[in-house]
Amino acid sequence: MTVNRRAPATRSRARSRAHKRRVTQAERRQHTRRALLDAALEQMDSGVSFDALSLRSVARTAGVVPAAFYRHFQSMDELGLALVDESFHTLRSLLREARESGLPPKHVIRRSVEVIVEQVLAHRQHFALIARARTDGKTVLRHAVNNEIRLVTSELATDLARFEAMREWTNEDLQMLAGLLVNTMILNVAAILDLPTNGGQPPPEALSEIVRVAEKQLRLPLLAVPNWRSTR
Amino acid sequence: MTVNRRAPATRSRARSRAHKRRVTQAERRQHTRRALLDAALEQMDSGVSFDALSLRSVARTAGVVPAAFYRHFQSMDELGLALVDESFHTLRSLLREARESGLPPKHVIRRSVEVIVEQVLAHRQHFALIARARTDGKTVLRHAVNNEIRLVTSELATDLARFEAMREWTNEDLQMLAGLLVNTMILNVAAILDLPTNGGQPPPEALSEIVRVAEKQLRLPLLAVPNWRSTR
DNA sequence: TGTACATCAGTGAACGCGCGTTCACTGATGTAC
DNA sequence: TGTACATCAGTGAACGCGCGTTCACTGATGTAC
Repeated sequence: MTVNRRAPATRSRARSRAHKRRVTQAERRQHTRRALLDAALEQMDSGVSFDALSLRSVARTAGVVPAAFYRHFQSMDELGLALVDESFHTLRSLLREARESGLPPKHVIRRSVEVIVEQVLAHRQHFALIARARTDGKTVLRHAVNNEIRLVTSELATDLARFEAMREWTNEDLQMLAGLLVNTMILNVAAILDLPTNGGQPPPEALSEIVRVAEKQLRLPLLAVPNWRSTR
Repeated sequence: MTVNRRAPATRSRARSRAHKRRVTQAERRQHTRRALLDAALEQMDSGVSFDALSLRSVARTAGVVPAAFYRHFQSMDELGLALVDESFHTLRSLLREARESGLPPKHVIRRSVEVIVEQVLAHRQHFALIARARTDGKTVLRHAVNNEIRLVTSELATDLARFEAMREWTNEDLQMLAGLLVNTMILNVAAILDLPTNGGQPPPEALSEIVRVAEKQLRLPLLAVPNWRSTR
């Protein structure tokens, strides 16, 4: 449970065995910081909203005394912003990867959904943070998350503009479609995260139903693209 | 600020003037209950998430001592559920009205969006509750809200089934489309509620931009309907 | 390599505060006669 | 209508609790010689 316990007995034993048991201050610092971030993610993943987290409970889960928290963050808000950064870093590398793989347009939806779901399951804590903080009470986090989502949406709009069928679309319409797609994915991801999780994984049949519906919800608006007259 | 203050001086003065200054217990009870519900709505409308509300602050805003809360609700959760009921009652009567007006299909989207936005502005507290509680921490409220949303979605699916172009659609596909439309509206409503509000009303140009985009986001998937091959 | 001092991550105790809940109470409304 | 008792919405004080924040501290790591 606790971290950084420096019980002399343990230390000297380890030292005599492994010959190098010295831990640099930077390592220890990094380790505790990580433990604090993970403690917050863990609690949010198990259903607590970010504003319901307390500094003390996070410190407790991280195995550290409350006062130690301040060596790493000025406040819970600061920790929250660090988590938002982390989470969107995960999301962005996912998107970059998907983009660079240069999918054949025909299967682009199915494959995208597959990749997203895979990543959501692998990093559910980060996605749960994004899904939760998007609408939660704390203004700071909410705005940070919504700004990031807006950026992601804009990037998707740029991608869409490259498709032949949307060459002539206005920027507003590209943003509109990108927004629709992003929103749809967000809510489906939220639905996945809301599934009961048996041993970390949601029941496969419920998951695949969401996936099937999500694919349709993305395909339907795209099917209308040839018929859309984009005007200002 | 305070409610139910029974300062003797005031009472006798009023009594001698108005001849009937007796208040029934039922009236007083109803009045306080309403004040508690309104206090919660007011705080949520000004950006506090439901789980961040405290029983004491709600009682305080209602002008009542904390212990009096228990004469009306067993817990904050119970109050929350009462609010969910109220809010969906508002939403349902809005939908019933929209349905009965029997809009010409051509303008159905524009008109629907108009009606919804109008209602959102008129009952922003109820919609803010729905938008917030949908993803907030407290499990009880979240599930209650999501169940109600699922019901509303199903009703919309039934409505869609009546359109000629969707006569042959599978139930899953009707639910899928209804879900897409409902989700889109929810997020656009949330965006409206997130606008800065100058004197209770959001800036009109920001509002009308959201409305314009929302209409397009609803029209686009519907445009694809004739091309959709609904199969199991 | 060894010593003496500096740095600094983490400790543990203390603080004042708002919280949810309880309790015996007060005094106006309700009711039976 | 008037009186005597019952009901009950709201009171105010008290409780124990977890919270965020502060502070002087400890002891391991870092560094200069």
